[in-house]
Amino acid sequence: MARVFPQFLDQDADVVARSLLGCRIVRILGDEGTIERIVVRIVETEAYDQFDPASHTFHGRSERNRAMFGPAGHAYIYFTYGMHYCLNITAAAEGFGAGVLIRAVEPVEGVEIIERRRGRTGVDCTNGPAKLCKALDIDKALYGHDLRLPPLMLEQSSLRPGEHVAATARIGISKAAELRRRFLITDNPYLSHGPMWTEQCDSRRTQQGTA
DNA sequence: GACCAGATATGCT
DNA sequence: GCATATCTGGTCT
Repeated sequence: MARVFPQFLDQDADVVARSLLGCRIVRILGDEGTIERIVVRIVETEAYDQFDPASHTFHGRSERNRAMFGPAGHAYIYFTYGMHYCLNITAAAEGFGAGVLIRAVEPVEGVEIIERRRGRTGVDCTNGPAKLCKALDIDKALYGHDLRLPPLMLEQSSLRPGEHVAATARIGISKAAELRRRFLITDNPYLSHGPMWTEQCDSRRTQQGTA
């Protein structure tokens, strides 16, 4: 399994968002006595950049979003709604504010740790951006973290045979939601709104002639 | 499926 | 000072 290096990420955010599907996130928890390892696979992403009204970088650099203007392949973590953290992976050359929101992941290793952390079982553990942060113990402490290094690493991996990628409108935002910058592995049970929602969303857009 | 509360950092006026 | 937010979980229908 190969690491993801910055040059892989140092592209248009849409390209990166698509490329990240199927890649793995490795999270190391605990101290030397009790090391716990969680591995998940990315199944849903959304692209944002500073030309995008929905992006945190649209209004320029600030203390909150400085990581997004840094080099590619780092963690941009933000706190929202007073209680949730969400994880983005910075995706462009230094100085350009762009990133990819990780919306949903599929557990690969350490499922029991994830279920313990979430207090529930099944797809509900990681099928949302704040859910997966809670499952992987991701918070402000990892803000700006280089994803080539422990305790949070990104590893390149490809799609499985028979898997397909789709682009749909984005979710949960009030501006520029119509842009098809949400990328997902179709029919994956861990998608944040499930296959039915995606189908409905797609057919609605096709009817509008915006596909 | 629809609706709503939750609790706070951030940015705009 | 105030509105908003890349959301979730619980309740009600």
